[in-house]
Order: sequence, then C-alpha cells, then structure tokens
Amino acid sequence: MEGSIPLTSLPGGLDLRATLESGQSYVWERADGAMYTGADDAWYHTVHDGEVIAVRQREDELVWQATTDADDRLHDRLRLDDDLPAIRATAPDDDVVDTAFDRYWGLRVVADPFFPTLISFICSTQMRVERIYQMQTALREAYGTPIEFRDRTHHAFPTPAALAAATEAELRDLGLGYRAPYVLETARQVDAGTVTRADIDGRPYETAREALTGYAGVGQKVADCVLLFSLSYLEAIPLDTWMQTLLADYYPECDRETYADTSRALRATLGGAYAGYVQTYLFHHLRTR
DNA sequence: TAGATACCTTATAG
DNA sequence: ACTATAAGGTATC
Repeated sequence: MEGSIPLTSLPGGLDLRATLESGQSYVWERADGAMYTGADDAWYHTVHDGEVIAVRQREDELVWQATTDADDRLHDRLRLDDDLPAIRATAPDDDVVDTAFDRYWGLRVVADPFFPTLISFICSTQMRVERIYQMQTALREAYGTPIEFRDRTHHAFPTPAALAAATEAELRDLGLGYRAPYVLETARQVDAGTVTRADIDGRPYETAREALTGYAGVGQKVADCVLLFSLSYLEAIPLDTWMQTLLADYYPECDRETYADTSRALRATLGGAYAGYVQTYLFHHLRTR
C-alpha cells in the first residue's frame, strides 16, 4: 500500500530529517545511507510489528509505502499530533533555545517501540551517534527476521528471545564491546519478564525512571532516553555530556550534587512538562553546530 | 552515600 | 605512523 499525509495542517509542520537524524531514534534506516550528507528528501524505512514502512518528506506531504496501512502508525510513531507551537511556548525564551527551535523547527520527539529503544540506548554509552546506528544495524542483520519489500530485504529488530539466545562473544564480534553482556542480560530480563512494562508504564516519572534502572546496563541517563523516546514521558531530560555542557554554559544555576536534583532543576528551567522536547532540540543543535 | 576507576571499540586530533 | 583522548555512562568497589 501507499499513501500520503498532508503536513500543512499540522501545528508546526514536520522536519522528518531532523526528527530521524537527531540521535533520538535508531530504528529508522536511511535508504541511501547518506546520513548527514545527503538530500533532505531521502526515504527512511523501518519494520514495525512485522510490517515494513518507508517514508519520505516531499514539501508539504509525508509520502509512505508499506506492507500495511501506515497512516495511523506514522501519526503515533512520529507524534504528528503534537502541537509544536504550544510546546515551544512552554520553553524559556532565551538565545540558545530560540536558535535550536528556529534551526530545526518541525522536529518531533519520536515514540519508538520499547525493546529496540531500550537496547539501542544501552548500546549508546560512551559512543558516538553514528556508531550507535551501526550497532543497531548489525543487531538487526544478525538476529532480526528478514522481510522482502519492493526488491529489498529489510530486517525487523530482534525479539527479546532472539537476542537472549545470542552469546556474549557473538555480540562482541558485532562491535558492542563491554555493552555485550548488558544487552544479553537485558534481553533475558525482558524475555523472562523479570522487569516488565507494567512496572514502568503509567507510573510517575521518577518512579518509572527508577524501575527502568532494573535492567542491566541501564542507569538514570539511559532510563531517561527510554522514557522520552519510547514511553512518551515528555518531561524526561537525559543528562548526557551535551546537557552538562549546556548546563555549564547557559544554566549554571541548575547544577546540583546528584543526577536527580540537577534533573529537577533543569526540568523546571526548561518548562516542565515538555522539557524533554526542548532537550531534544537543544541536543541536536549543540551537537551539529 | 560519595568518589574513583575499569570497561570495549572506534574515530579523530596532535 | 603512532599515541592520547573522547565518544549521548554504568557497575562496582
């Protein structure tokens, strides 16, 4: 099937490229492989619940081709119903925030599937964005179910059971390094139901963050990434090295002794309920300037 | 509880 | 060519 979604009526429109190449999502693959260097209207594809979805932005429409009707899925996954002007209105009106929003206006926080997001951010520690993509691609090709679509083989992200059946040596061979045992253990925890979505979803933000740290290789920062980019906790602000730089340069008064306290202070400064949205714009802006 | 350190691997700077 | 350093941190002591 194929179709298109008009973007003119969306509050704030869409910048698909900024959305998918800002280091928040590792489940979409750019078809031409030209991340950061190619054109703005590339095709991106993913496998979602066994269905292949390909999307491309053409001026004021989002064009898609898929093995199923992808309209609703794209609205959900790309948060097309978020009111960007309303979200921006909650952010501080200062130079760095204004510049970030102006530069990538139309960037939307994604709502990626849980397990791939969990694994990709366990892999993200001490790693550059470009290499995180490589690791996820390697995992998909090694353990994911292949699906043919339009003369191309796509790979679903591995199921928890499939990853749990891997060996640490295999994962190290894919370049995961010290993350290999974390990925393996977390896959086993998910597969066995040791920590479940019920322990996380719907809980208050900081409770959910604490629950996520029950997975191997998941500390507070990675937990915040999963909450923000998969579980729609839009107030979550992953405090990484870029946010530490931001803190020092622009909001030194928010610096505290612990992660939790700094998080609360910066969250308040960035506007509260949508602080994670603001963080995503800031992260992409800081990392690409 | 706070602080220090090891950890895989790769790319980049010097 | 080589070495040091850093990359969206976490676990452990």
